Amino acid sequence: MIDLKYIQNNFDEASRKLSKKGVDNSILNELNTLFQSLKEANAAYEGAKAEQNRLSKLFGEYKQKGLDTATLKDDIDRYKSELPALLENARVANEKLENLALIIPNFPDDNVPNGLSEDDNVEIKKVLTPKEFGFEPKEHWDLGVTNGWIDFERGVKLAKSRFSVLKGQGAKLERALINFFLDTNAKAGFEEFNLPLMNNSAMLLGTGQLPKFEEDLFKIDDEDLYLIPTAEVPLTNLYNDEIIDVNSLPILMTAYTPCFRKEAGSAGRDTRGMIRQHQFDKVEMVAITHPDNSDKVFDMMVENASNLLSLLGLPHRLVMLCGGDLGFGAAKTVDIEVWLPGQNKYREISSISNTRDFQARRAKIRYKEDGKNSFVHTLNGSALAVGRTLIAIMENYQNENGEISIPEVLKSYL
RNA sequence: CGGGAGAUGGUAGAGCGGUUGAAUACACCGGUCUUGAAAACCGGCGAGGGUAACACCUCCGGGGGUUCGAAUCCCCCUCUCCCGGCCA
Repeated sequence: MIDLKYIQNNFDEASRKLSKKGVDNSILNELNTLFQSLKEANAAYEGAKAEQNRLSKLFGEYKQKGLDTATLKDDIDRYKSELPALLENARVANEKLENLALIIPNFPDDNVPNGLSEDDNVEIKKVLTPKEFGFEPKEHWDLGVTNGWIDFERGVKLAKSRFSVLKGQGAKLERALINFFLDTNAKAGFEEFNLPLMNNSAMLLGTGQLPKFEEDLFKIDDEDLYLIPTAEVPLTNLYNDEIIDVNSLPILMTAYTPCFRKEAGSAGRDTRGMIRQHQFDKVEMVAITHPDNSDKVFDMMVENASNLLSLLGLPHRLVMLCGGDLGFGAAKTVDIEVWLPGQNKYREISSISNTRDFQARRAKIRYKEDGKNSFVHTLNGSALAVGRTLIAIMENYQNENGEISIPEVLKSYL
């Protein structure tokens, strides 16, 4: 959630920032109006309530002294009769404000490049050079089937389209990658977690998936539970509605979880192969930091994710997302794209974001410093998407005879 | 899924109709003492809104009710713990 007071006092600046994300400033005007009427409605209710409270105390004293309370009671009743309507006004005003405030995206940082789509993203650097194949490199769906690693048809039979089955060496490699990622993240200071794969609506609201993106979540019937779309949700919300001692910051966490997404907005995209599935494995990093420290931690997280690919010998590049391509809660995002020789392009394999205090404000995650409570910064990033890493290994390590070599660092995990 | 108990501040734990946002202990922060630390002693210490700062409003799991007044009484829901059944 964005800071409503900030918008009030810095309207032009706020408007300029949000326009980078394609948000019209009429919505900010509306927000300001709603905020103003909430304040008025609250003042009206609280004033009447204060008077009633005062008279009720007086009533107690009268009774104690044996005084007549008849006229006093008339006064109290008069205030009391006004209260329900005033309270209802305040409630409605608050509800209207909240409904709007919760669907406004985070402010992008000032150094985020302008642009509308991924075409305007800015490459930061390339790491490792794609190797030259002396033959035409195959795509992972061919390699997966010929090597007996992936069974697409039976995945669809078990569930539906966008589900697949890993087997044999493919399944083992998936598991090896998970362990390799978790171990390497631990060395970088991230504590490992094992988490509920279903979270309730309050948590999804905290990290920003709800209320705006409900259509991309799998919901459990008759329960206030959703399958998590990323471990970012449970990891970040571990501290939902908590106040953290400043001395325990930063908190660095990592977890492997399957992730579940309806992919509602991606009809027709990546329908072939294992790039975009309803269920996929991911190892995630989440950091909770002091505001002064989040940029440093962000760089460390990007470095860590990039390092995983380097250790695997996978060529990749770092890309700074432009305003229009930035996610709902992100102030700044660096994507890491891995080279896929079969597709002859770089594809996203990690996305590292600093949400600043956007999620903290929603999830009420604060830290206490010198007796004062303030919002933390929360960051998240994949390290890495496991299935896509497997794809990258298949395509980058394929041999002319169609077999696939194993990266050196993984051999001890198999 | 059946039977019982409970849900209060960072934790433990009082309060059971009025001036109680809440005793007490521990934790925590500041000070005295000390070469330093510990101990001891003194002081502070829930959260959100509101204000220039006060005032003021809200919160004792969530929602509703009774009352001039509710953490305290009544109803519903949720969750936790213990006992039993079922089951990895």
